Amino acid sequence: MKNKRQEAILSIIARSDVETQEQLLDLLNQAGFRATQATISRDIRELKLVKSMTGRGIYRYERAVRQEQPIPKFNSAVTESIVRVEVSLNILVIHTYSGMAQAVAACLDSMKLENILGCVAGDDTIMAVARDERAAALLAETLRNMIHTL
Amino acid sequence: MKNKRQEAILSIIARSDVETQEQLLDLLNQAGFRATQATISRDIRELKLVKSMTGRGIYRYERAVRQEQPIPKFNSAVTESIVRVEVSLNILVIHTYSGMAQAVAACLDSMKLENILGCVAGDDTIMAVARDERAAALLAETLRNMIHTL
DNA sequence: AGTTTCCTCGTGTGAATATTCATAGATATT
DNA sequence: AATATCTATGAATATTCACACGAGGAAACT
Repeated sequence: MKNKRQEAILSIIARSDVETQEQLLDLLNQAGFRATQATISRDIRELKLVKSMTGRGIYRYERAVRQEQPIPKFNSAVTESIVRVEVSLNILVIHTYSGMAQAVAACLDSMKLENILGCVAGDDTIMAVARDERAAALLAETLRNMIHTL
Repeated sequence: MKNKRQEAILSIIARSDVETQEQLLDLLNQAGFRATQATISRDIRELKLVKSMTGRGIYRYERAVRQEQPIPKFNSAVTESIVRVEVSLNILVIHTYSGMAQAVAACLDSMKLENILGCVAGDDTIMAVARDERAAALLAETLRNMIHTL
């Protein structure tokens, strides 16, 4: 059901101005779909819809204009030394094999990533400060993917 | 209004079994209070009420019996080296006597505290990243208590 | 081997609840 | 008084919690 429903949502918001999830829910019902607000909240996130202004103070759900972030490419010395990556707010905590933290941090520094303000390293732990929470989450995910592909 | 309302809530849950916030809302209305679910959700947090089981799978709001969190126990080597603990958002900054930071940090690491993502240490300062602000505040308080009791 | 039974997971979901977002009304502060 | 903060709040939305259901195994049995 989920796929059909999400297609229906895309179709609906393409046709009409939807101001609230409640309203979207009504329209879905008319189209024969049964769901709750919680469910379409999740649909909206998965579809990456955004609620934006139109004209005079009126909201409306739309497809996000998706612009890909340029993905930083890491050399293997970095990724092979990383054990685990965690995030809290805008801080990345990167665990490395013992003794590698300094090297990895130096490498990260040298890449001059736009969204990393700086980092400090101990023996097996690096703390990196990202520009904001979004950047932190994004970088963490990228790093984790690098690890998984080893 | 807020105080009266919260008193009313305490009174109501003392008298009757309240299973949901919706139900509490009804009872408040009958008592002449006007509010929404969002508001009593906040009231409940402020009053530190908890939703607990009674008998057969039935929920009920009650005043929390304040039981201390299982406090991680630190060995004295840690606590005796700590001078001061400060928090900013999810970051703990722990000041130690000169030269002790590495040792204390190592010790903290070894405890594998669930809510500490990791930490790095210089000579007399440790920066530890907590999972979130709540965890940071809680740990800071715990550490401070340890210091005070020296 | 083929099947059956029993797990264990993952996924999707609604109900309940918490949180975000925007404002209105107090309360300083200049 | 005008302006800047707080505080409390409702509407909208997101998240938590509990559960149902189906897809893979793995073990037990035939």
